[in-house]
Amino acid sequence: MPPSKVSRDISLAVIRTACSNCNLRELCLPFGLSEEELARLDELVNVRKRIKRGEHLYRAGQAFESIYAIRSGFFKTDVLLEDGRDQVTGFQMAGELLGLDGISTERHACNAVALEDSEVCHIPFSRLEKLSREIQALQHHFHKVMSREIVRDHGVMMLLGAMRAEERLATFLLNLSQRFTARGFSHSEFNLRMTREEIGSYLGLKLETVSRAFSRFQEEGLVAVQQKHIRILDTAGLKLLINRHGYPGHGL
Amino acid sequence: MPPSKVSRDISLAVIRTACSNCNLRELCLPFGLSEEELARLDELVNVRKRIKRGEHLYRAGQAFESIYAIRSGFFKTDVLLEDGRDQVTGFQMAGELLGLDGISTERHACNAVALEDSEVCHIPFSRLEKLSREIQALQHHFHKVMSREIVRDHGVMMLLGAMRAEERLATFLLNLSQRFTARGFSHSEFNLRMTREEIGSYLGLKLETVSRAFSRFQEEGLVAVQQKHIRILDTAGLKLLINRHGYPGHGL
DNA sequence: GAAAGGGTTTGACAAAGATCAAACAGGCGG
DNA sequence: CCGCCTGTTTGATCTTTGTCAAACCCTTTC
Repeated sequence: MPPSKVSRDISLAVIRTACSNCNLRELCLPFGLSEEELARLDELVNVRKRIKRGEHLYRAGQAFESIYAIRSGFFKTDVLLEDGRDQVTGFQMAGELLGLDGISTERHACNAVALEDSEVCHIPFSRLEKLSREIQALQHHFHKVMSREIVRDHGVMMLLGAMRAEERLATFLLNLSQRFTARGFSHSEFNLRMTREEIGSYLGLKLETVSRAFSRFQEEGLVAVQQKHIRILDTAGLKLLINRHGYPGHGL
Repeated sequence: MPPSKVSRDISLAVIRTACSNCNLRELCLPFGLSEEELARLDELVNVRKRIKRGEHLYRAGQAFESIYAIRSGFFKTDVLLEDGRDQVTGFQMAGELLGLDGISTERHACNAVALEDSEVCHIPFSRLEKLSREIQALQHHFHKVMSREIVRDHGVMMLLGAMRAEERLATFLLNLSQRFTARGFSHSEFNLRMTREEIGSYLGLKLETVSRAFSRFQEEGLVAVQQKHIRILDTAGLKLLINRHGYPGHGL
């Protein structure tokens, strides 16, 4: 794989990094490692790359060699059907891993696109496997991360298979809010990095439906929406909205 | 955790097993291991359990200790919302692993229910981690299995988020057919182990919609349906059906 | 072998969301 | 500062799927 091929997608501003100094280490792979173990992980995760907004970190079909930890920025992953339909499978933010889908076939199974200028740490997978044979805590944490992704996916299935439009959007907003909180940002106020269409794709809805749901939330005083800027006014109200449509007798 | 608690869900007919003699070893965890490595896996996977139709292998919330390899039979996994709605997240058959969702929080995140009398092999997870620190091939294969689950989940998201009812059902039938084939069964003729309602839950549809889609397929000569017995008459036709609803200009 | 019960099919109607269309807002480059 | 482009909002209408209801079928049980 010639590096020239890669450079079309990735701007090669390569920077030395160290997990041991990273303020995301409690969210990311280093979680739970000792000083000494961290130092060994540092040896492996030593390349950082900048990805500009709109650029691909990887594309479906490309050979898989590394996973990526998001150092800063925001990504989406999506899968494509032959006829052009696509489905956003997730939005990823700082501290989260990208590329786990590629392990299975040694080829990436989805596209990863930066939704804002971002930085990722490059983690060569075979070296990670080697190190995680040597460091139990790393091995276990990595397994947990993969498992968490499976659990998250099941949550999305629930969302897509059993919820109506407004419930899906409420779930989405609460999830974003919770993840921003975990990163030390406001839980009630943030900027969406994605378009209505991308939200719609993720939630299995058309952009018009997403827009209308936002308007309804605004009318009902649940959130204040100004384009991409979101202020959550009534977290409890949003939560309530989600559990209203179950079996007869369970509310509404 | 008292064993008496467990025995309510699981019939305890415990049998000695050996991966080395298992005819599923090319599908299951042992894939790619040497004779000597297989022998070491045998030491770990030595308990087999029978689960009767309708019984739970595990329930959401239970402490996670083991993953399970299906030796024979058929399972579904599902997740529940507080208000009673549920979503079937998958159907699993011989050679597939159950319980990966539990690694993340040390508690099972879904329910696993046998849809026919089944047998599973019990794989204590901490021992599997230990062994996979020692056997590279086992480690790598296990990572591939987890990754495959993530890729599969993304496929389900595509199905739920971007396909219409008949496309979902066609995708489902083709997937079953392909998995039966991989196990040496007929690709064109099989019995469904699940009800229309369970199919519907998995596909994000109501049972009536599933039933109508089956009827339509039958009218069009794509499949012959007799209750749970399915004969696929036109695989190509089913595949065609799936890619007809993309961007304008792509078919119909 | 009749009755009961779960699961399935089919029909008529209702509702959620999609589609089509138009207008609008905000940001950017000239 | 204007005009363009992209993304968003809103309205009117149509389609797909859900809901409710009845009949049916198959299996199990007494």
